[in-house]
Amino acid sequence: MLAVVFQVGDVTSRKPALNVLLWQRALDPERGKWALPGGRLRDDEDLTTSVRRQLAEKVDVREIAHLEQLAVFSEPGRVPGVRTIASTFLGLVPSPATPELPPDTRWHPVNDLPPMAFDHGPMVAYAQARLVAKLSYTNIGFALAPREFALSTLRDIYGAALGYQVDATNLQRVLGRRGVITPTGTTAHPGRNGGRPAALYRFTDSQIRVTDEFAALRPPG
Amino acid sequence: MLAVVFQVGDVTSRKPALNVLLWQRALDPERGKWALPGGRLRDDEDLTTSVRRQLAEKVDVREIAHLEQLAVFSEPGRVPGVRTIASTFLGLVPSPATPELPPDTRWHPVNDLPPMAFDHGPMVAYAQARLVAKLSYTNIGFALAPREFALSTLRDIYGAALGYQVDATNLQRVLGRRGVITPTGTTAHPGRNGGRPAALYRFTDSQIRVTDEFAALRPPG
DNA sequence: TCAAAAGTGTTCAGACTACACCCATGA
DNA sequence: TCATGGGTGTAGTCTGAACACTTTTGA
Repeated sequence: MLAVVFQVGDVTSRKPALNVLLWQRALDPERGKWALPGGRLRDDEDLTTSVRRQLAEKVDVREIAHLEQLAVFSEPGRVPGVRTIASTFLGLVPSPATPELPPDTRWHPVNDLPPMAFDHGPMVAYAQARLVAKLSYTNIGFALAPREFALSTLRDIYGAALGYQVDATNLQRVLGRRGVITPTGTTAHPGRNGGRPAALYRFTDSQIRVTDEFAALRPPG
Repeated sequence: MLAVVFQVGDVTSRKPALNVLLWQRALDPERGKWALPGGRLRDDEDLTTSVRRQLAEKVDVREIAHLEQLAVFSEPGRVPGVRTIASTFLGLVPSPATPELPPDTRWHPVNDLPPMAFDHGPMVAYAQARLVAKLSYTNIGFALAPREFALSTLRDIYGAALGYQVDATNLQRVLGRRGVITPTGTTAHPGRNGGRPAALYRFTDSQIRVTDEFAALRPPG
């Protein structure tokens, strides 16, 4: 099992980035290269339990707001030595939680990845593609955002995860209409430059939910 | 590995049904119940190759127009005896190809499944949900339809796979606008009841392709 | 009073559904 | 010429992108 764990970093600054959790290999093969966290499955646990257990060594498990299966990588020669099959997972950690990391482990921006071990590079790319797609038709943003947030913050989070800037106006309307976000009624304090105080929102659910199931060919009625 | 292989049966009649390929277990455990085709992975093949090899015993491999990974089922107690992990696949066979089947193997309508072995029932349900979703945002219909077809036939195929009737008019326009289907220029002969001859179409590609990537939050421009 | 940030209003285009209407064929 | 099945026209709704404009704050 291998997990691609994402978090949006630097939410308060103006240039947030989508980061992925990697650890640096101390031993051959691929010494010095960066790898996804993971490990072997035990006989008494299922895959999801196993991934959560493996990640507990890297990040606080309670901070993983969403975890789902991605693809299985099974090419016979994908790693040297005994034949190994990798079942990959997508994990999401909300901002701004910054759990303590072991010394060999770091967050890396997905737009500037270090040399990656084995076939872990394509796995990160696959995971991001899946995240991008799900941002547009599910409420999966709940797993990246703080509990309460201003719309401009959410705009930056979506922008980092999608890889392009989105309009806060339309984000509010799309997510509002679908019932994905709810206003809390409270407002944030403006920064030192002034500006109108921002209304705060939260995600309505903290479980993934498909909000826009059919692009076309939806059932009649 | 286990494969959920679908085909739409009775395309020429007026009530086509979505069928799944099952074989009946002759031995305990679960003797007499119906199971998905599959088998064990060899050390020198990847999962896709393995699934194709396993299915060759059941259906002609050339008839599998599409094959993709689904989920991994890994609960420790999902089958009795030694712990087994099932990686499931979705396979699609075009109509009206009707390959010869071994005596223990049959097509069963998904709406009227026999008693299923182990956890294979939920696997079929999961596969159909994925198929339904992909019909609306990809060109995956190519793997269920004949090479050339009238729109009313395609309407029945989509209806069987989706579980509800669709409008042939709008199907034509949606798939036409997206470039999924192309008119061949030829027409079919009317049946004995008369009626205007139907124009024939074919799918433009025979490889899966996402046609409607973003439900919302698409990139600017 | 001005700049900055947030929020609202408005317009526009595209996609999809539903349904009425027209066309071509066999008996 | 009529029943049958196929195809086209069209209206109407909904969604979302873009962008101008207004509101609320700190300095």
